[in-house]
This record gives sequence, C-alpha cells and structure tokens, in this order.
Amino acid sequence: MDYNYSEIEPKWQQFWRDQKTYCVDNNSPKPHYYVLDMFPYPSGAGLHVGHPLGYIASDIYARYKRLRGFNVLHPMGYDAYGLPAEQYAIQTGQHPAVTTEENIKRYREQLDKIGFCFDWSREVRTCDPKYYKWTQWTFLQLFNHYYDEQQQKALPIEQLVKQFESGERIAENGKPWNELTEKERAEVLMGYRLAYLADIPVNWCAELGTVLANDEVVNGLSVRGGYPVERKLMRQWSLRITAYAQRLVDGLDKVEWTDSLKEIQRNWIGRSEGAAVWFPLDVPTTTVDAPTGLFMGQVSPTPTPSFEIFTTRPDTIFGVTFMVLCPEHELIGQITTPEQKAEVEAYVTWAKNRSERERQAEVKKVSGVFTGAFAINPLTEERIPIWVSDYVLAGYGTGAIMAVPAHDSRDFAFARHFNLPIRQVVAPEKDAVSDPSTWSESIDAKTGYSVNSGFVTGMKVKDAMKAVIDKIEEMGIGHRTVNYRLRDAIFSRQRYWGEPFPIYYKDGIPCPIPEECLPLLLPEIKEYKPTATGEPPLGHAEIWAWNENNRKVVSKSLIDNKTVFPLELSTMPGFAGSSGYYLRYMDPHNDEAYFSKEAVGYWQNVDLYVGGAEHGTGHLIYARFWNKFLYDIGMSVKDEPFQKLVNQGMIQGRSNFVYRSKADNKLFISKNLIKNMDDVTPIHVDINIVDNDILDIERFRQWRPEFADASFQLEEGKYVCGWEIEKMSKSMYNVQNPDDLVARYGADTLRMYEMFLGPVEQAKPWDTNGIEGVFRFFKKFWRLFHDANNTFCISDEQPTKAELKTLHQTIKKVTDDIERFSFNTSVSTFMICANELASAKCNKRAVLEPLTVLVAPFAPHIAEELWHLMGHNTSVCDAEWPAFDEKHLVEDSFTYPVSFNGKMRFTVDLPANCTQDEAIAAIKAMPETDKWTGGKEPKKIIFVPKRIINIVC
RNA sequence: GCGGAUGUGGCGUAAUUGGUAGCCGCGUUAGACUUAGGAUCUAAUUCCUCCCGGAGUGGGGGUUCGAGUCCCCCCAUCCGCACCA
Repeated sequence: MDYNYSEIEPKWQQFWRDQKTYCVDNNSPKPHYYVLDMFPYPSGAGLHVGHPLGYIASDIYARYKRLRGFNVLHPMGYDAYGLPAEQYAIQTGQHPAVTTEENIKRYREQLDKIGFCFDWSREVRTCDPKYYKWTQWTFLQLFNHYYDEQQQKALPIEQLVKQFESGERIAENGKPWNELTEKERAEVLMGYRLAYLADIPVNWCAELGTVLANDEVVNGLSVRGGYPVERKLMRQWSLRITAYAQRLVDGLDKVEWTDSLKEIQRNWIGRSEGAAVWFPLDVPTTTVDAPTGLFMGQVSPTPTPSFEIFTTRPDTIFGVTFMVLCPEHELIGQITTPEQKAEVEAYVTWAKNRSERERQAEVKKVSGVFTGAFAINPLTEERIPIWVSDYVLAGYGTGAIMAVPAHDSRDFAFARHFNLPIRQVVAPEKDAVSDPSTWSESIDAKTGYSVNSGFVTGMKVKDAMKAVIDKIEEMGIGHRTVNYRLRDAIFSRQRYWGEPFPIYYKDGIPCPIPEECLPLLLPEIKEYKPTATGEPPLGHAEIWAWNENNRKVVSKSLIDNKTVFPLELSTMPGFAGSSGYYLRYMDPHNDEAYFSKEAVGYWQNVDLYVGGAEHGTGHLIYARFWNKFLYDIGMSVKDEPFQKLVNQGMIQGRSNFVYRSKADNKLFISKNLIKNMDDVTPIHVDINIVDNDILDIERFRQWRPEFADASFQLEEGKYVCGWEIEKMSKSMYNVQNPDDLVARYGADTLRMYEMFLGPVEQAKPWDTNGIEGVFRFFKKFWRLFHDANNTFCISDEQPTKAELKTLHQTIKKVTDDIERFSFNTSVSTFMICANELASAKCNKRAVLEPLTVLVAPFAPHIAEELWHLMGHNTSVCDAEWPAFDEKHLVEDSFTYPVSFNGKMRFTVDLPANCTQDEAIAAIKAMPETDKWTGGKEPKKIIFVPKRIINIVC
C-alpha cells in the first residue's frame, strides 16, 4: 500500500479533536498572533473550491506562526443572518433558523475534511442570541453616544444634554433647552446620536420588500437577486458613519493593506477639500422669508437672502455663468418666478419619479429648467441665472453648485445644451486664452494659470484657489471646508431574519430597552412576508410589545400607551453582525460583556485578516467604523481592527464544451477536427465527466438522455473538449466541489494544489489539470520515508553536505515564502527538495524530520502521520520550526557567468571569497577572454560578488 | 470619464528585486520496466536555424557595462467608483 490519504486523514482529524490540539488559551507567555478569515454566509449550495482558497492560506500562516512559537488565535464562525434563508422561508415556509442550521452543518462537514486548525470552541454565529445580544448592545451604545467634533471621538449623549442645559450649546431652532417639550428634545438629540432615526432617501427594493445599503446596490439593481431598486424617502435607522469619515481616511495610513484596497476605500469615502460659498439671491424680497433669509440652516453674515454652494474650484469663481440646484432643493419653491412655475414643477416631479436605474442609465442625457431667479456672484457682482437640474445631487455638498462651464465637463455639457455663456478663467499657459465656443470639451485640469479672473489673474491655479478662499473668508461669505462622498449607513431592513432593534416607541419617541434586558429575542412568526398593511414581517408577531414596568416583551394586545408600547418592527442589516465578530472570538462565551478587558488586552486586534476584496466598500468600512466607536468608548484597544489584510483572488470556473454538429445533431466533433466553428454548436458539459479536456464518452452518454445515442468524431481515439473561463456556477456545469477532490486525492493534495495554482491574491480560473503533479509529489514524499515494501524506514546516518544544502535551501526559501505570503513558490520548493532527496536516495532522519515540520502547515495530515512514525507522540503542530543555518549554503567556489558587453559568453569557477582583483586577474588569464576582446585590453570590468563578471570591450 | 492593477512558452507560473529569462508543475514527445496501466522511472520540450548561430518577457523609445524588473509614450485585458461639483 502506497501513500494512503483516505486512512491517514480521518485518523489525524480525530486525533486533533480528541487532543483539542487547536484550542487556544487567552493567557500564555508566548507572543500572541491573531489570524482571521472572513466568516462565510452558509448558503444552501455548500462550499466550492473557491471558498477554501483564503482559508487554506490563512491556515498555513496560522500553523506556521504556531510552529514559530506564537500563541495563535485562529477562529471560525458563520455570518448566519441573511436574505437567501429568508427568501427560501417565504417560498417554503421553512423557518430560516432551520435552513441556516442545516447549511452550517454541511459547511462544517466540508471544512472539517480539509483539515483546518480552527479553534471551533470559539465558534460564533451572528444569529445566536448569545452573540446578537452584543450586536444589540453596541447599537444601544451608538444610540446613547454622539460624535464630539472638538475631541474627535464619541461621547455619552448625557454630556451633550448638559451642554444644552447649560446653554453652552444651542438647539438648531434657537430655542432654549428648558423651553423644549420632551418630544422636541428627543428630536434635537436624534440629530446627534450615532444611531439615529430619520427620514432619508433610501434604496427601496420592492421585490425584496426592504431597504438596501449603497454597497448592496449595483447599477440600480440589488446585489442579491438583481431586482430593481428605487429612491424613496423613508423613516429609517441610520449609523452616523460620516462622523468618522476623516478618521476612516487617516486610519488607512496605519494599516498594511494593498494600495488598491486602500484606494477603493478612499474613493468610497471621497474626501474633497474646497470652499463653502454663499451666493446672495437677486429676487423680489416678497418671495423670500424676509426675517431670517436663511435657507440652508447656516448663519449668514450677509443681510441679503442667500444660499450656500460647495466647490472644489474656488479659483474658477470668476467663470461662473449660472447656478444649478438639485430638484429636491428647498429653495426652488420660494425663488421660482410665476412665469417659470409650471415648467419647474413639471421638471421636479419628473425628476423625482425617475427610477434609480433610469437615472443612472441616462447620466449623459442633459436635462434641466430655468427658475427665472438670479443670484449675485459675490466677487464680480454679476447677475447669474439659477437653474434646476438632476445632475446636481441632493445628497452631496449642499445640493447646489456654482456652474463654471469652461472648467467642468458637466457644466460644459449643460451650457452647450441650453446655450448658456462659457467663460474661460483658467489657461494651461498664461496667454493661452481662446474662444470657448470653439472648444470640444472643457479644461478640467487643476493646473495652469488663472486668466480673466480679477485679482487672481496670472496666478497659478493652486495659488489662486488659496487666494480666493482667503478673500471669501475675509468677506465673511464663505469658508474652507471638506466634503465627503460617504453617506450614513442605513441600518433598518424590513426583514425578519436579522437582529431585532432593542427599541420601543413611547408617544412616537424611540426609547432604548435597558441593557440588562438584552438580548431582545427574535420572535416567532407565522409568515415571513410583509403584513397586509405593509409593515415588515415582525408586524405578524403577536408577542411583540414592551412592558416598561416589568421590563418584558408582552402581547401587542396589551399596548396601553402608559406602560406597554410597540416595539420596532424592522431588523438590522447583515453588516450589523459581521462588524464586531472578530472581537467576540477573543472571548466568545462571556455573558457579562461583549468581551473582557483582559481578552482584548491580550489579543489586541487582528494581525492578519484574509478575505475577498469585494468587501472593500461594505464590511471593511463598517467594521472599521464599529471598531473605532468601540475604541472611543474604551472597549476595543486598537483604533484599527485589521492590521494586515490579504485579499485572496476569486476563483473562476473553467467550463468544458462539446461541439455538436449542426448538420447532424447526434454527432459530436472533437475540438481540433472542427474546420469551421460555425458548423457546430458548443454545449456546456459537466467538468466531472472530463479529465484533462478528454471527454469520458461513456459517462457523457449516461449524463443526459438526449446524448445516449451520440456518435463522435475522435482524434486519436479521444474526444477533446474545448474550454473557457467563466464564473463558477451551477448552470455552466463548472462547479468544482472540494469534497470530490478530497475523496480522490486527499485534503493535503487539495490544500497544496490550491496554493500551487498561483499567487493567493490573484484571480485565477480553477483548473484541475495540474493536481496530479501535486499528488505525485506526495507519493514521492511518502516514498522517502518508506522502502520498496512500503515499510517505514529511515536511517540515523549523518547527512552529506549536499543533503544538508538541500535541506537548508528549502528551510530558507519556504520560511521567506510564507512570510511573504507566496505559497505557490513554497510548493515548488518542496517539489525540488523531494526530487533532489529522491535521486540522492536520502532517507536520513536528520533531513526528513525538519522537512516534515516544514511541510506540516501545508499538508498537516501526512506530516502528522510521518511525525508519529518517526517516534513522536505529540502533535507535529507543537514541533519547532527548523532553524536555518547559512553555513550549509556556503560553497568553496562560485561559478561566475562571464559576459562581454552584457552578453553571456562563458562561466568560470572562482573561490567563493574571491576579491575583485583576483577575479579580474583570473578572467584576464582565460584564453576565452582574448577571443571576445580580440586581444585588446578590456575597457572596463564589472565584478559583482557572487553574481556576474561583465567585460566591456 | 476617474482611480487601481496586470501583460513572460501550448497552459498555470518562477526569476536571488537591475545580473545566465523560462525554476516547479501540467501537457506533449521518445524510451525503460510491465499481461496491462490513469503505476513508476529516464530523457527532451521558448521560437527560428543552413546547427554556425540568431531572436525573444504586449508594442515603441530611453537610462545602464547589463532591463522581464527602472523612466516616458502607446496598446490590450481585468477590477473598483461613476453626474460627488
């Protein structure tokens, strides 16, 4: 019997379970290291080979760190709340908890087979009340805190109340605190809470019956299901993530993530510096609210009614030829002249009713309408028309812009369409002024010089920006400011399968459920659809009201508005549970706290996080925000949750095709015999009946009834299939299930092969064609330890110099590779090592024992087996990483390549410690030298120790 | 449009970070042992070639004794954002 993985693997998996090999302690004299995988959503389809890629990489790293003497935390759990289980529940009536439980079981079985070193005793599930208690708890903390701009951190809302009480801070409506009703006070505070309730435009997905976050919508369609999404104003819970925008940007400089992912986040946060400027209105005063004259809630220093705009190009203010308001702008109703009223109203109505998809599809289409009103350019005192257009967005800046058509492509298109004047105020060179009517596009670059721009004319653009802002600030009509594209995170979902909000409503005022009463359990309901009145599914729950006196959830029929009140009906989104799970792993069974101070003090934060880059604008932003908040309130000890982050590339599917003749639909033509692709129809064929692109004809005939009597045109007796790289999906018959590969080659081969496929970070197609090579490696590796009769047989002889060199080369390369996360090259190194040892017939313990430890992170099962065969009775996981000794690599002599004018010509052996002069003398003495220099004295000789000798002649 | 990446044999990839391009594996070819082989072993495998050599890392230029690697300009593919003022 050869290498028998099917016997070895279950045996050691059981051993690890019995010995609790992977249980980690929260206190250890060893240095700590935290390796985390993004926990999976347990979908009904089970794992495919793409899922474990990142898990294998992190597993190798975790095992490596452990062998290097670290106390390694490497947990796993499930992101168990989510839409698919609920959609399934709506269709089948099956409780989402039941399907989720089944799926988790399947995932666990599949994961176990691959031999991961997860500490399952720390498993968390987001749908477990013991876990979501702390999700709800964090929500309450967010509700009870506000963001203090001065201190740049979250502070308890009581401190804000004190400021209001003392008059240190004034409510926006200007009324003193003690004159406000309780309801008014609640509303004021709601404007500060980090978790707040507000009417906001949301992404409403009618098909899913819920609101979605921005990152859950792509091209106007929901990510899950691809249903249309519309913009709608709804009263929703939100998280004031925008308060943390600057810290979220700054924190990126402190973490070791890829530049591309950092860019994605910077882009999403969208910080831009510029100026807020007030433009006075030039309208009959009767149409405006005379006493305040304010529209944007700002304290205007000017007595004239004015409105605020945001610009990143204050230097172009001399080129403003019109203003544009977004269709939602509250000023529109007040300033529109009677003549324009009908037209403007029609436009606003049209713009509001457009679906998100329509709007996005028609971005290039210019539309807008003139209000009839004018503003005054505060620097030039020119009278400029005010327009309304939906290319100005309500959610960004102030929803109003100063349009500079000469230097903004959108303003340019608008001006061209409506025939508005275009005035050049920036030129690439000082005198490069031309007639804008001849331009095909605007000059948007922030370079060059200001022209036609009053007091900044002739300045460089950068200087002009500064000069204009200074002037504006001096005039008291605006100021420097920073805007972010990031929006607050909508936190309500009109769904059942999520965390209930620990909130009840007393006279319409949202009140938190006392912390001691958490978790607020998700109630059972009969139907998972929205109620007849359009309430979220929790509207069906009968026992869903809060009794303030005995602090219990009670029947809705008891609601009396004195002691019993309705509970919130929406639930939290998927990212709620996944935003803090990494902290919970540190102390997963704590019922007194999210996690103990000791636990977080020991583990600090995640040292290495492995997962897909698709979470760049979702989970990874929310989790950083969540952590920063927990940091502010003294829970988390690090400002950033994930120190180093590695994005594993997506694994695509490699589909196989058979080609059916169009002339004869029973005939299938082997790929290379096809003369014209138009004569055949490519048909997806299940990759499980294809091996190295060769079709298993018998299994193909059995695959589908219509192929039972298929005939074939074969090449050399084989049917060769075509292939293409596509997304891995059931419908393309290209899904590779890891279980099948484990059954056929063993987990160690699967692990090693997934690493061998290429760099972990790189997206790549799954291709089983090379797995045989890895499997052969293991058979070869096994044979090193066994004789011809497959009896374990290693010798205690001293290794030769060459064998030690092989070993230490391998130690060095593999160690370096793992540190660099370059696992594909480590696999190559192992293969080279095994080849060399096999041809040297080396079966010496002094070489094989350290080698077994090196292989252990990659192939733990075979390593454990051999480790025990070598007489150890503890796990190879607790071995010590072999020490590298440079001296075994030192050679007596070194073979130098000698090149002439950069072209390699011959090699020469020189002593390893040879000096430059010795080397040059030796080369000059070589007869070959004359041949290449033609006997002349070389112009120059370049000598790089242990590299190369180059002669310039 | 903006931002980020990538481009090397038939295929997946490697290259001591500026020093003999193509390691390792797949596939292919030939051979050995075999009743047999989807087992094992050996050898060959970038391309052209008159077997002397020559060309070659998407294309073009540059720096250098020397460039896959550094700089500039194109081309192609992939990913992210997208009316963000």
